[in-house]
Amino acid sequence: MSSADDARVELMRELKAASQLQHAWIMQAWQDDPGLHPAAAMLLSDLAKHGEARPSELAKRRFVDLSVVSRQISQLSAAGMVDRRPAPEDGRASIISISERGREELGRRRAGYLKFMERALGDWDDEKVLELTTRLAEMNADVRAVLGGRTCPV
Amino acid sequence: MSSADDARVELMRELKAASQLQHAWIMQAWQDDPGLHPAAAMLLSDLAKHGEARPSELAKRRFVDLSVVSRQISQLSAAGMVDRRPAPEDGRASIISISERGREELGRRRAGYLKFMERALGDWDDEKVLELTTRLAEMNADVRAVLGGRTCPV
DNA sequence: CGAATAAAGTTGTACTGTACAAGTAGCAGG
DNA sequence: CCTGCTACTTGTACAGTACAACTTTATTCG
Repeated sequence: MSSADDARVELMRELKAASQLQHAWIMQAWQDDPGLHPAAAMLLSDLAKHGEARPSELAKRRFVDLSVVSRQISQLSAAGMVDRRPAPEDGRASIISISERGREELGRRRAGYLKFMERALGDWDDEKVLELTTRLAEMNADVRAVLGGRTCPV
Repeated sequence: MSSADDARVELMRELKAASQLQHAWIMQAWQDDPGLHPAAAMLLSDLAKHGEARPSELAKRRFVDLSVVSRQISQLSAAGMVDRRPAPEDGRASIISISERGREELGRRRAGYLKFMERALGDWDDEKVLELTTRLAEMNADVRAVLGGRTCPV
């Protein structure tokens, strides 16, 4: 295995570690403030960023099954965080958008996240944060392209 | 919210997205080659990198409950991927180490990962990979420090 | 137009990964 | 030795996910 391969294996390890750490602190934060389930919050954040969308779009965007999104929307809708209106051109579909209350909740959550970030990455300058974010975004885009392009590679 | 805060929120989003994408492609890869469950593989990789350890150490390292590790070790042990030997100085504990077969399996998995990486990040030069990896590792270290330091922040 | 087919969502079921709680076995200090 | 502590195991619960069956609406084609 070449050293370039090693670097890629390390990348994978760090990614997985980041997932687990994120899970750990999200769960911790969630216990302090059990307002909204973490995965549903992700969906809400998605809606805030990209605007209204249909469930199937949301599922594709996140590479999860439609049924998952469907249930999360049900939760969010019951909590008043999103509005669903029937799609004007398609009676089967609905269009989901974040509600005012959803925005407030999201703001609260973000404040909590930022507080944690401040503690964890307090000594990172903005450039460093931006650099990591940019690289991650690039990686995610490339991974999405591969997953989306050929969903079932042989 | 300042733009610096925005950057940190984006970082969070990209991290979460990375987790989900990773989940998606790991599951895909796992279906192609259902040798070993993904989380157990992570543990195996940990053992390969850091050497033998006791279950409680493994749990602390990954910030998961001891019970989780205990079950994963059972799986791995049943599959012959790890060896457990009683801790010489403590009859309650055992010491877990990766077995030869575990190393082989890990090698196979890594090859699969690298194949995917090659497809997804084929045009990344080594420096770029290294940079992202380094930054991620730094972040993980900082997050670990906070999580480990005060497990239940008020 | 009407029947067949496809598509969008919903709901039922199963399984993984995780946490928490209760139990078991070995250790350590009095 | 008894009491309490520690390392682990096992039971249970729940989130998050996937897959499959079903319902309702669109679309296509004879």
